[in-house]
Amino acid sequence: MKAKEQLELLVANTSEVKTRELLLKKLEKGKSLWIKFGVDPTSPDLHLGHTVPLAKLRQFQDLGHRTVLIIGDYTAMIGDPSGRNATRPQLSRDEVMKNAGTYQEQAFKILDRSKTEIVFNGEWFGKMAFSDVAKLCSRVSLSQMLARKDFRERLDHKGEIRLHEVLYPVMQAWDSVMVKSDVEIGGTDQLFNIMLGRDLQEQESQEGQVGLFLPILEGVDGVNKMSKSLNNHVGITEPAAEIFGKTMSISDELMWRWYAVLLNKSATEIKSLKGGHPMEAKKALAESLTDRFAGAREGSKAREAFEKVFSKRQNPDDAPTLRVAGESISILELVVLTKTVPSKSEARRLITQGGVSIGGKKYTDPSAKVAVESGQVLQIGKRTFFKLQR
RNA sequence: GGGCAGGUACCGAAGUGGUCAAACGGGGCAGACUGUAAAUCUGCUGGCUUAACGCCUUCAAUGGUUCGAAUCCAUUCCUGCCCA
Repeated sequence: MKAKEQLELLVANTSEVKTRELLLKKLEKGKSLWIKFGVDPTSPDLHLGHTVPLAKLRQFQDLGHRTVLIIGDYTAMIGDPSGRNATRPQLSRDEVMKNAGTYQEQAFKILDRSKTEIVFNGEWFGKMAFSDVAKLCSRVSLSQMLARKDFRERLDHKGEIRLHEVLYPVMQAWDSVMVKSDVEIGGTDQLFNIMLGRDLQEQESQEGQVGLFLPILEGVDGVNKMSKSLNNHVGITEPAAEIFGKTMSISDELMWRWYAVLLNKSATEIKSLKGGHPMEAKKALAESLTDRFAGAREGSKAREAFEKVFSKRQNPDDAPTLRVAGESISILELVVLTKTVPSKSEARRLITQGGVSIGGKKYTDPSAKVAVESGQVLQIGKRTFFKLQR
């Protein structure tokens, strides 16, 4: 494929490219490029947000380029301050290695294994002496560093910044020098880190890397960046019903955003979708995401199950069975038995507020005894069902 | 190193001797309305129990004063601001 055509494809749906001209120049050489992507093995499970840059990498791979996946085993022990308003916890080596393993496993759902090289940055950082570190640090000025928005905000809002956090961008930048990357991919919050990489590469008389920035995906709350710690994520290893259900619960506004960022829909495509019923559009989105991560055909199955329960208000087919010993039991005990609530008080609250029903009949007195019959369905809240069995 | 201001529940933030499991806001959960959307309205939001304004744990930590402490005292740890 011609360089120009490649460029158009690669630049599509990015937030920013620094710079297009440089990327074109590199593509025109006709060689396969090294695309760097840094991974922080801090949290073991990947979610939809992670898939955005990974999908872009895959696109590069499909065009014949190769990926260097840098597992930041060393940097993870520091914690990337990007986009954070508080200091991240530092991880132990064991946790990092374990996370790195699951990360790879999951990332290859998207990436082409044969075109991916994996490198740990401890390989070079582990060998650096303190004097090397000091020397490296001398190349970056503090004012440059503090000009970043996230640090600036933390300083202004009486947050603290610890010295090791300032080191993080420098390390990420040095990774670029070590792997001689042509392009680095990251979220828009990586602007500083990636551009610093280019600076350092040039100082080392390498050709600087292109920075390719992808939009940050908002989580199901529609406000914050998707992240596990905010509990607004959809994990790519979650069951089909979860992926589908969580997607259905997002706001319409966010749905269009997901269409653009996750499915790469163009503005015109989205515009035409907006002509239809939003719920149909949302089901289609949920279905394709479910297919993509839970496996083909899972989407339509999840859709059917969803429609059955929520549109037709019928009981789900696959509700887990709850075995109950004895003839009668109080509603409270029954709810506690399901282990879906953190405490008895919570269970009591749910019941009192009308969140619990058996066979469609609401029970609001926690101590009411019920005679359990096999086959009855216990519903807790909107989406938790159990099939009772004696 | 010196001065000052602080550390309260998931988060922000009141509370300065009893009526404090702790106002208020956000978040979360549940209900109504819906399209498991948004908006709106209502309720709940430490735990346990015979459910009772009963018991237990909680207001940075430890010890103390008191009939009684988130509130007073002492020591320790942590943070921010200013000065050096």
